[in-house]
Amino acid sequence: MSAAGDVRLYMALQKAAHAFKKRADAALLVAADLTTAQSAVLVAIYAEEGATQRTVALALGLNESALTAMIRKLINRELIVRERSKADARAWSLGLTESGRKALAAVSDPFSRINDRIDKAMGPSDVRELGRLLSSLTEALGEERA
Amino acid sequence: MSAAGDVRLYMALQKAAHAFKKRADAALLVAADLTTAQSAVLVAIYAEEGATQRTVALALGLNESALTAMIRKLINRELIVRERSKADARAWSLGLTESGRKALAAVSDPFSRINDRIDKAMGPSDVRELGRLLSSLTEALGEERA
DNA sequence: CCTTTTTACTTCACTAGTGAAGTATTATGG
DNA sequence: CCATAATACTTCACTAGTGAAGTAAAAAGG
Repeated sequence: MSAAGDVRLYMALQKAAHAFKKRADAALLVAADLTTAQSAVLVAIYAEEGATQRTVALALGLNESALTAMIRKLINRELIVRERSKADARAWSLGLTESGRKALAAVSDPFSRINDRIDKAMGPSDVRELGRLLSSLTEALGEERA
Repeated sequence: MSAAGDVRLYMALQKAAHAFKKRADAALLVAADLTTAQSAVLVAIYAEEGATQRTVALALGLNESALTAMIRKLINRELIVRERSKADARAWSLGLTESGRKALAAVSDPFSRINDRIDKAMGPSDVRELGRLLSSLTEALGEERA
């Protein structure tokens, strides 16, 4: 019967992630007409010169088939462009359009609002600590099977 | 351009949650032929005498339409049963079947294995601290709009 | 009592992810 | 060189969530 106990950290993590996503999605829809998932892709492309679908997938911890669909939507909405990589004819080289850059800029504001709320509720040192522990958890989960 | 900065805590949280889910889903599929989402519902029903779809949705932070689909699948797999609540003819009273109890029992083991791995990588005090901070974050996100 | 409102659940169209299997293209080792 | 393996992406069927709109039962207030 210890299932409930063994599952506690997992549940706490999923519930927090889900709650944050729900709130952020609602705020982003209003502020930038984007979902959080779409924003994450834009951020990743912005952050990496010469991003490909593979590198974005790696950065976000997704598999490549998730990117295929996501990238198609973002191209249809004219937020990004892609062209065949000059170095590798299998890969796509991704970039933001002007609209993409604008949309990305509009993401900042709603997120700072949510972050402010969290800072106020938890205190900034706990927030930093949480960030640190989450990275360390991701790292612990990411390595190869024991 | 501060989008990347404002989004960091959010990204760290989503990435950790996603990585944990991916690992746990793979382990549970082998050990119990369940997904983590299905296990979560079983745990919630196990934990609450007289659970209804509404109370399970609340416990997991989901909305009720998510439960409708989930519950249907679990009934089809004969892991749970439901009957109209005696107190309220709109509500369903949920319970585990014998198979459901067995499946739930099989969930414990793969989760402890993952938890051990995390304990080893992060240290148990950091794990406890992480649990505490996640609950506090969920609470911060849960209240009504500022 | 009998409207009106709230509640518990359902359905629908949608977003976003998974893993497996397939297609090109590139890299590698005789 | 050239067969073989690895890589970058795509497609497919699937799980799991959302919010809006609907139904039926329960609660609340004249």
